[in-house]
Amino acid sequence: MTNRKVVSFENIKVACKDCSLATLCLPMGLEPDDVERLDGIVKRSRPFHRGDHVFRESDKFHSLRVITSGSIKTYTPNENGSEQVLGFHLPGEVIGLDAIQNYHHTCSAVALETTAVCDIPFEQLESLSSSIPSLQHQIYRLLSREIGHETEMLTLLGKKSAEERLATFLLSFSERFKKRGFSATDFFLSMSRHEIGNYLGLAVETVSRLFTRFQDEELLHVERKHVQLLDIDRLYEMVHGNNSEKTQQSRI
Amino acid sequence: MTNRKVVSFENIKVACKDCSLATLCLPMGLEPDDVERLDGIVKRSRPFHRGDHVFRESDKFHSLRVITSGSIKTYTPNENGSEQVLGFHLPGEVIGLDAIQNYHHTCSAVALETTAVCDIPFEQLESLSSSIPSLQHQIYRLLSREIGHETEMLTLLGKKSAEERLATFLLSFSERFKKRGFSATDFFLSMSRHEIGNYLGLAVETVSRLFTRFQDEELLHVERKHVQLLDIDRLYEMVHGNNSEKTQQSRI
DNA sequence: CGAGTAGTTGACGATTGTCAAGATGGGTGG
DNA sequence: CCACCCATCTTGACAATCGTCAACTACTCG
Repeated sequence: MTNRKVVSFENIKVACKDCSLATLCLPMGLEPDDVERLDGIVKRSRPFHRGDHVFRESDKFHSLRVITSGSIKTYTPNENGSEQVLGFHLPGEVIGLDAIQNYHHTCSAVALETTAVCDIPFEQLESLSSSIPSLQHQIYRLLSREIGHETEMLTLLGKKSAEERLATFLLSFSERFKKRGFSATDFFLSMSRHEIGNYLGLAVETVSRLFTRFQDEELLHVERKHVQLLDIDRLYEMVHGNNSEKTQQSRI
Repeated sequence: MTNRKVVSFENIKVACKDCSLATLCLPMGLEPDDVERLDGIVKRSRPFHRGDHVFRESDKFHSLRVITSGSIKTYTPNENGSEQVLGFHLPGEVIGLDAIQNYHHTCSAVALETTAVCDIPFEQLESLSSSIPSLQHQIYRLLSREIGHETEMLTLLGKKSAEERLATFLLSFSERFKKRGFSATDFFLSMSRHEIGNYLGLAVETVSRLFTRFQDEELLHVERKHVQLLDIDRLYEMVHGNNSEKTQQSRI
């Protein structure tokens, strides 16, 4: 049922400075001793293959997971048996934060390709953070950052045009790849068109058509999952409405 | 520029058990002594009138705010000068959580009616939580809950039908009012149709038409801001697709 | 009481979803 | 190793929901 061997980020170990754990353990005055204590509770788990679940909705929660290579999709099963994609996560990103609330996962996480994660048992992290104020501070920030992400998504889905959504999506990946030391203009998307559409609130066909149109307009070159951005500036204008009043939004 | 005297929740002091501070200070094994220490840092600020800002985007962050009466809208100014409404907040809810990340507010908060809030200076809260593990735990949970809220909103905006969105919106308020000891079926919405539309990603006219249609279908009675839900069950079915396959969502 | 804002309603159009058919490619089994 | 098969993707035609524009009504507030 799970097909392995689909790779693209496999074997790429995140540089610590790019790992979101960096903001959680290294900088901001965490003493080397404390870093070591943190390292002490982190467990590296076996790699997941494409289609493997890292956790499922309503699983009991015990650990935060940090992606170290590969990519993960989080989603919630809908009433209708369908699903809502919540996010695509790259190396250095932490998943499972929503489960702290009552120790049950509220979404499922599945590997989009061969993926490695680190486990951080939350209870241990919690008690460790009690004795390391700077660690506590970093956890607060990490959670707050995730909340800030909500803002972006609401704005994305509130702003209507399909074109803007896909452009935003592509630029988001461009930026995130860049931050991780990969090319900002040449990358593989590990998720399907279906998943992109679901995430962006669009039909598959719309996503497909947009890719085609973007290519016709020489904004990018696309061949299945392989995307090459040819004109990031224009994509950026598309999103930030530089081009006159094209992006009107109901003002109040 | 600010018009005062629009009331509906004015002078309603939240019962502590309904205040979201409850999960932050009282239960889950927080000692009475510790509660007192927490109370010691909380400040009750002057009431805000309709249109007053509690904070603005890019303001320096110092305190979390807990609404004790009234209601607040959070929003981000868009590039275009327009805005994206992020949420409507009722007594007991905490705002400002997104600002922890880098001590700057990423959204603005404005009072929709006469509103009172408590200030919780975050640095003091943080150091207090270092010495009170159960307080630290509650803060983690509070932040996690907010992240969980993201899930709901993504699902709401991902599910396309305007009707479903408004129904979800109404049920959300129904539930939240109920939790606070008010009627679940008879309440005042303190925000404008514009703001509802912006929040739900719909045009004002669509919101207006839906209210009219819902009334025609005897789902509710509405007169401007005053809403009476007449058939919560049917609204619920509308949202949770009980009625056959009407609510299809792209499955993957 | 008057003016301006908020809300409602109607007509129309466009973006985007739906349905359907065809193309492409990867994985599996013979 | 090749070929078939199935899932994914693409493309087209059409329909419909929802946004836009516009006019009118009704509050609210000064």
